[in-house]
Amino acid sequence: MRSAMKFSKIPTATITRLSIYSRYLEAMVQEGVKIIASDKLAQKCGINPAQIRKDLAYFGEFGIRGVGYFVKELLFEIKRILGLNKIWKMALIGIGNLGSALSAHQNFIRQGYEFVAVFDVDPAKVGRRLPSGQIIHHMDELDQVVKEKGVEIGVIATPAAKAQMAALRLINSGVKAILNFAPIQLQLPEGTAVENVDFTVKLDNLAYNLTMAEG
Amino acid sequence: MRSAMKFSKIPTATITRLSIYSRYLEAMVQEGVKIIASDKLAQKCGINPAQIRKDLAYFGEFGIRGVGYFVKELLFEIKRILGLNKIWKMALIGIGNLGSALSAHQNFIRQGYEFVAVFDVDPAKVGRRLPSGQIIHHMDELDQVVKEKGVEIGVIATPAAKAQMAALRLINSGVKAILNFAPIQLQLPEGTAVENVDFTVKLDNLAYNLTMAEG
DNA sequence: GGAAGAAAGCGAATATTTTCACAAACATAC
DNA sequence: GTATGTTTGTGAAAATATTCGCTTTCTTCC
Repeated sequence: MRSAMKFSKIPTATITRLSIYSRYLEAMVQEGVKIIASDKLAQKCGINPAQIRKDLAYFGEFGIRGVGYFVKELLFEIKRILGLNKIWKMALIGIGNLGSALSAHQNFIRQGYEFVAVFDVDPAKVGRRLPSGQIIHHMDELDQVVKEKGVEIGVIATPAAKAQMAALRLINSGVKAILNFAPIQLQLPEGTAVENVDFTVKLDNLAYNLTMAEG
Repeated sequence: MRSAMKFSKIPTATITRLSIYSRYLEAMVQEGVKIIASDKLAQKCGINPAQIRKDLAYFGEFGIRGVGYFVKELLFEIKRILGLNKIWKMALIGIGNLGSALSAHQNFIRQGYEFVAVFDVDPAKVGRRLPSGQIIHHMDELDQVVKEKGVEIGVIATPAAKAQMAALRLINSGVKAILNFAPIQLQLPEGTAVENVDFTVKLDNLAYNLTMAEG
């Protein structure tokens, strides 16, 4: 939610939607669909068609009037916009239940993301190998490994109490972007991009909706 | 994001923030803090103080002018608003890496949520017990178990291709709220509350930010 | 090649959300 | 009990985001 971009007047929501569009376009490429209209894509995504056109308009003109969008071409452009024409190198901090699951997640690499290093502080874990083959490093090696391997994104899957510290260490090692699974609002310097994945908050939203629905 | 409430003019963002406030108030109760002002809480949460007061104003007056808010009292009220004065019963669908991690997650119960049943379709998994002690049911038993145990929230941790079907089955069994971890936009009838936990989308946001920051 | 139909692009209108700024209310000190 | 200092609650303003409706551009069919 909170990034420190200077000149972008582009809503975060737009970027989020571009990501969703790309997901469906990817599926369409698989299915051999050549051309898609904003109306159709909108229906798939559960979004207003004008919204899609407006989102794309921030970045250029990618469609043909009277026709629609070439699926492959649009996908390519969106991926270029999002910066997905490369593999992003990630470090994973915290090898508990969630961290292990993330490290085993097959979709990352297909999506353009890769864990190049994993860390924990538990002596029982450090030095062991994950099923994926990764060696678990101690946090003390963070700075060195981050620099060696060129980590660009830090993924925090530690307990809440350790998350802030882990984030700061990542930042100090030069990492500029953090995906935070810990249920805490990280306090980080300007210029750092942070995204929170917070399912307890989502559950609370559901609880609220259910409670309201009943009265 | 998409729920089907009729009369609520209350922003989803407000509910999300209430959830975040409650988290910090909880911590303050632990620390023995008695009173908190919107300014202080705002700082903790990285939010504008007026925002906090406005969020609360949707539901009533909980503070004392010139003083602030009684931490315990405010926490109680927020929990009441969110519907967290009970334990919500959840079913988990899909016992892969992520599903296993979720089933083992200790914070749920502390937060007021509990898995009362878990499901998969893999014959190698059905009938076995999770480390938590839960027996893995086959999806064919979903309807029966959901009704027996009074499941209120369905948590979907299946592959994307199975998610829509799983969601529909949950709905047909009477479940009104779904927490969806699959990277897909579920198409569900009005009156169903859906929240998506979608970290690939979050990663794409980070990738975009990093890409922009460089030029 | 002209007419009809379709769908993108885009400025304007609407709706929503956030922030501001200040009056009202309470506590404390003298 | 009055003055002073706080901090809430809130209407109004500002900022953002979404949707509409129309114009433009392209395709296809006669």
